[in-house]
This record gives sequence, structure tokens and C-alpha cells, in this order.
Amino acid sequence: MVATIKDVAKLANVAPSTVSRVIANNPRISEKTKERVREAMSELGYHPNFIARSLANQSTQAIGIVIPGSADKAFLNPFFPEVIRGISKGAHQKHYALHMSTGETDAEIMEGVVQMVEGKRVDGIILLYSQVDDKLTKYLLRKKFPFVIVGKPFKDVEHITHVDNDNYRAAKEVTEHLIQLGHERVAFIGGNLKLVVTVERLLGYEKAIRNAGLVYRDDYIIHAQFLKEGGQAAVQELFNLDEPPTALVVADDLMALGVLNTLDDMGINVPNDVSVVSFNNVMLSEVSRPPLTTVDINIFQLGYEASKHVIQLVEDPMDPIKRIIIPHKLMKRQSCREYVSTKKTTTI
Amino acid sequence: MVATIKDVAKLANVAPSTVSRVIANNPRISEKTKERVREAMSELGYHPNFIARSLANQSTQAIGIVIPGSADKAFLNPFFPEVIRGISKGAHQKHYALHMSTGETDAEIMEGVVQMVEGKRVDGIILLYSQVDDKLTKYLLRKKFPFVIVGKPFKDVEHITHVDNDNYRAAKEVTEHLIQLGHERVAFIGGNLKLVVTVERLLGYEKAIRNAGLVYRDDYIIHAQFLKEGGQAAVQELFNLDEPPTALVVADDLMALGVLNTLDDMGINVPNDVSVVSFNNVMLSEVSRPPLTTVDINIFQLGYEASKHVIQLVEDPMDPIKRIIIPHKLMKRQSCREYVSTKKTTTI
DNA sequence: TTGAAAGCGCTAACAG
DNA sequence: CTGTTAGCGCTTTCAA
Repeated sequence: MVATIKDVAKLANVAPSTVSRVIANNPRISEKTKERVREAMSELGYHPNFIARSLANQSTQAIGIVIPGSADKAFLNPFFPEVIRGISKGAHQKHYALHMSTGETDAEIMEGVVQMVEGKRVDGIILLYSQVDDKLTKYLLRKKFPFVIVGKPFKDVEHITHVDNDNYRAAKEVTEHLIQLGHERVAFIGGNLKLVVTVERLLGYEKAIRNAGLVYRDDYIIHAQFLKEGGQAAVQELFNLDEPPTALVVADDLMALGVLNTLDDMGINVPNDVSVVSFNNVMLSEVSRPPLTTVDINIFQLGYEASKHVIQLVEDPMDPIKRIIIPHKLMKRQSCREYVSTKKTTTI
Repeated sequence: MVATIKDVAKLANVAPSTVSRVIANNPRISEKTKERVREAMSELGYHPNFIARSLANQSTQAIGIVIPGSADKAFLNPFFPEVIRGISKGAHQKHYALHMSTGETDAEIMEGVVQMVEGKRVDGIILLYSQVDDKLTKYLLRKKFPFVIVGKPFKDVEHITHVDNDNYRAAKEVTEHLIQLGHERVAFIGGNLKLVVTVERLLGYEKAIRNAGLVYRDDYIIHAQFLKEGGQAAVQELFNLDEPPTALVVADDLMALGVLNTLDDMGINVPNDVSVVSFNNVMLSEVSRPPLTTVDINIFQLGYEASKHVIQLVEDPMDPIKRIIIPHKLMKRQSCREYVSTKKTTTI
């Protein structure tokens, strides 16, 4: 049997409550007894039972992480490990552990979260995505459970602490960059339209297109999954068009990788025949052929800030709602090139 | 206030224990009362408190994941997200959640694990690495706590359930592959020598070298970190040698990436001037320039089996110790080429 | 400064 | 088939 607080109390000749106070390092206990109790603890190899403490305490020192879709699929995208790295760092500093439940469908995920919240398994939650019209968000809001979103909430922006990039501006900037390079036929390949980040990036793209007086064409907008395969399908559609684009804004590095592959298979050269920019700057983007011009969104920082702020929220429920915008930066590499009109006719 | 089991009991006119039984779907409760209780539950929006249950139960339905070094650093290597994907899948199937504590130093990690175990926060543990002379392993063994190792235990192989590849053979095979291509000066770039996997791969390499009657040279063996930067330093050492190698066995894809970069910087062409093979087959290796010839070790499967088996161990402490070997497979891509002796003199 | 005792919410004998 | 009751191990009033 493992030693409990009672055993320690007995050995040290004090009451259990005193032992408890020693653990909490309560200043109202004399140094002498503290010492005695500590000795007893180490003599018995005592370690507090966290679960019991949590029950008495209503606090777990753990924060829950919610990943979209199945952890399974999502982890394929290096974005997630990287945010978690950041979260992990922030949590560690405050002595919080991480808890993940997993689920394949939306319903399963919801169930997992309900268990975390209702089952009191975590003190706070970080949502690693933001979906349009999200039940989870509503639930958490209704329960008044401490949580933060990595991304921009679809609704109730003023009531939800969130950590995000200015994706609208970032998208606008990269599109402008392409336009400045002389491209006039710029297409957009985005992820799931239910994700707010997709919407924001699309909007930024649109704004840039319109500002430049270019035509905003529906057939230049494609949506797929945030995965490699996503990019492949998209490319095939775009390059079957009468007037295929000369530049591509891709909403995610992993998709861009798929794009690059497919383009290569089709004998279309990047950047000579078509320019590509994407988002995230995961390690892959630096290594690909050609290295991708992409927006560094500082994923690690996104996670770090998120964990910092849930914990603040947990520890002080009066902590004000915040909106934290992490800066982004365009990383120019070799997937873009200025548009030379003569090229086009010779290439395709 | 949230509804507790007592509230439900009161409303349904039964004893709390009956409610508890309904939750557990105990067959000895009549359908009628079950129905009544369930109604009461949903009327009150009741959800069981997991923590309380854990305390009464001595079981948490959670398994702990231990990552080497700081989660922080490790997550930089795509190996880890990928094992976790596998673990996550297995855990989900059995309705287990995942729990991660993080720590920067070995001591901190140890502390985290002690908290998990002693604090009864998890039912079982998966160690995502195997270190020579590992305190953690000893501790877990002494505590008789259910755990499995991903990798080969340094000691007590017969007493620890583990999921591993046959790294010795894999390394031997790739080295032989290089030798068959005509290479006679094959170097080895490995990770931390305290990691059993490094040792195994080194041993396999050595065996192949000796079998082929080649000289085993100490200056052809370099150890660095399992990170990109690791590869860079190694290359510089090797190519300052009088007789630099014509082929490289690199113990990890990420390191190999660093190797590729550095080689490129030095104007050494892969595969024309030097061939490179590595291990893991993470997504990066397919994308790099040139695409890496690498050993697919089936990382996902490693994780999946690990979680399956800790859970078995948790649920049946009498479950026998197992050694699960996941098959590997050489993925031939473009980083290798046969050695043509004339080349050498012209190239360097 | 310390102790006694009442919970935290649930489970599991034991009894009936 | 169901109720009573005693914990699980800790924290936290309330008293002293």
C-alpha cells in the first residue's frame, strides 16, 4: 500500500490537516512541525494523490487540448505539433499538464469535451481551430468554462479570448505581392470553408484582387482539405480552365506541397510557369522543391500565448477577455517569380 | 450548482448506488428503473464527475505519454507527432484519454512521471524512447506500474513490454545496400549514443561493414543530435577527413536533412558525389532535394501497437510481457547512386 | 499554531 | 433487484 496523508500524520504525530497544510506550504504552520512532517513524508516515500486533491479542490492543474477532426488526421499537418509545442512550453512554466481526448467525428469530439468539462478533468481548454457556427464554442460559452481559441472566433469575438494572426491582412499582402510581380490571373486554393481561417484568408485575397482592379473569378477559388491531397485535386481543376492562373495563393503549406507535386507531374514549372505562395512556414516549406515562399505565422507563439492566457483565465476568472494578434512575416523563397507575358504562350 | 448523483437519485426516487449502477449499465437493474433514472439524468443535465469516479475507482481511463527531453524540442522531429497519432488512435478505440506532462531536464521529466504515477493521474504510461541506463524505466519497474516502451529497453528486455523495429537489421540492410552499390567508404552519422536506437543502428552498420571485409574506422562514426543542426556539424567533420566517405548512413531523416543542406552548401552533390540513406521516412524525406532513400519504420504503427498494449496491461495485469517488432522497409528514392571510382578523383 | 470533522462525488461491499 | 453505508485521499471550515 502506498502511504497516504494519514500515515504521514500518524508518523509525525499531527493531524492530517496539518500535513495538508505543510504540502500547501501554509505559513501558519511552525517551521518545527513542517520539518517533522517533511521527514515523515520522505521516510514513507509519500506523494500526494492528485486525484484526491482535485476532488477536494475542484482543480486539476491540467488543461485540455481540442484538435479538429481526429487527432489522427490533424497531426498529419505539422501545424498542430508546433502549436502544441508552444502550449506545452507555456503550460510547463505554470506547472500544468496537458490532456487530450480524441474523436473522429464532430459528435465524438463534442462528447470528449463534455467529459473533460463536466467530468472536471481539466481546468481550462484550448481550441486549436475555429469553425463557423461551432457548437463547442457555444457550449463552452454557456458553461462559462475558461477557454481560449487559437484562431478567430466566428461569433462573439468580444466574449472569447483568442490568439490569432491577422490572416486577412496576411492574405492581402501576399496577393499584393503576386500582383506586384505582374500576375493578373491569381487563383486561391483554400481549405475547408467552415474554418474561419480559410474565410479570412479568402477575404484578404479578394480584397487585394479588387483593389488592384482585377476580376474576381469564382472559378479561381477552390476549396479542399488542409492536407497534401487537397492541393492535388485543386490544381487539376484550375489547370483545366481555359485561362489557367499564373499564380496561386495556397492557404496552407501542406496543401502547397501537394500543389507543387501535381504541378511537377503535369510538367508545369514553378516558379517559371506559375508562382506559388502559401501560409504557415512549417519546416517542410523550406525543404520543398522549390522552397516555398510562405507566410510565417509564428505557430509556436500562437500556442505559447494561448496556454499563458487560458491559465490566467483559470486562475483569475475576472481576467478580461483578450484578443492577441501574433505578427506574421512573408518569407520570400523560390516559388515566386515575376510574370513575363511572353512566357505564357510558350509554356503551356 | 451542477447536478450530482444524489440529485439524480432523489429525483428518480432511488438510492445513489442505483444511479451509479445505471451509469455502469449494471445488468442487475431493471429496465424500468434504468429508464426512470435516465430520465432524471437528462432532466437535470447530469454528467458523472470523472475525478470522483477515479478516486473511488482507482482508475482514470487516461494513459500518460513521456517524451524525451522537452516536449518542446522533441516535437521538432516529426517522429513524435506521428507516434502520437498512432497512440491516439489506439487510445481512442478503447476510450482512453491522453495525458502529457512536460519537462526540460531529465529531473523534471522524472518528476512529471512520478506525479502521474504516484498522483494516480494515469493508468498506464508509454515511454516514447529508450535510453541507456534509464532511471525512469527502473522506477516504473520497481513500482510495477503498467508501461510500455516504444523502442528497445536497454536492460530487462524480458520484463518490459515494448514495441520496436529491428533496428539492427534495418541498419545492416541499408549499409549492405550501399556496399552493393560499390561504396567502400561508408560513414555513419548517429544521434545521441545514450539512446538505444542509436546503438542498435550503429551496431547494424558495423556488422555490415565487417561482413563486407571493409575497414571499420572510428573517424567515420559521428554522433550528434536528432535534429537538423545535428546533421550539419557532422558533415563538416567528415568532409575534412583525408579520405572523405562516398556514402552516409544517417540515423534520422531530420538529421539527414541537415546533412543534405550542408552538403549542398559545400558544393558536394547528392547522389553524384555522395550517397545518403537515413531512417524513419517522415514526410519530409519524400519532399527533400533530392528525395531521401530512407527506411520506413512505420511510426504510426509503433504508436498504435504501443497504446493497444499498455491498455491491455492496464486492464489485465497478468497480461504477459510482449515484444512487438514492427516491420520496416527500405524506400529507395534519389539520394543514392552507385559508386564510380573515376568520379571521385574528378569531384572532390 | 494545530486538531476534529465534514465534505468533494462516486463506487462497492453487504444486506435485504 | 435495490438500499445502506463506508470509504477513496485530500482540503477546509470551525474550534480550540
